[in-house]
Amino acid sequence: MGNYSAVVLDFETTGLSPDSGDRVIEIGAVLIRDNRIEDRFQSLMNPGRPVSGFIEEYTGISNSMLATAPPIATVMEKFVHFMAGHHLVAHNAGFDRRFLDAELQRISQRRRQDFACSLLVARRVYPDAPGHSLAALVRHKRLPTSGVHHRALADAEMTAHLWLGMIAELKSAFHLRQVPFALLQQLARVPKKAAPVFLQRHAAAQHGEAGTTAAPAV
DNA sequence: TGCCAGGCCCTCTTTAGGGCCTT
Repeated sequence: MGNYSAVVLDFETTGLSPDSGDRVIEIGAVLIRDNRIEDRFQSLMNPGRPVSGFIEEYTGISNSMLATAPPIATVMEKFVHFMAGHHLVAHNAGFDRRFLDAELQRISQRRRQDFACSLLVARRVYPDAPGHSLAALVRHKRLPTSGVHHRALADAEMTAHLWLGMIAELKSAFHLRQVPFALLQQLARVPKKAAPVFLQRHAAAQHGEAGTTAAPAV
């Protein structure tokens, strides 16, 4: 990766939509820098009301566990400091971004960092994977895993390994010296079919083979 | 009462529909 740090995060929630009143019940996050995990953040959060049986089953997080968890606001205040100054990454980032922004708004805070989506990048880096869910990619690429799924920190760690793996893959396949965060953000927005040409052009520019020796404007 | 997410991506597409992905 380039000379940047990123916080890879994952929320467990009461449902799919903060606009429908859903709240977060667990956050897991890892700070990655220089191709390794440097720090971790994890906490359950009490949403103030019972979660459904489906969520208890899906996450393994029970209402009794949440009853003794700290309030959401208390945890989010701490997470604001953890994520400060770092790019943000999540798998299907639109989901986590909506919940993060909704919870930050409740404590009168605002997100200032860019978000990047490992799902959108994976669809372009691994177009032939049998699926692009986090679990499918972990299996397909044999990424490090504790075997735990649908818990925030475990999912954040697997997403971090996926992210670092994709950076390594791009470096290797396109002989890139650096894979800046902005390049991955751009890649996620490029039409999927155009991704190979986009990456080849970027690699050529980075090697000064495109009539310029300047670094690509990413 | 009944509603009940949002966005990407493909295709039997663009005056649309449905699968995938997140909980």
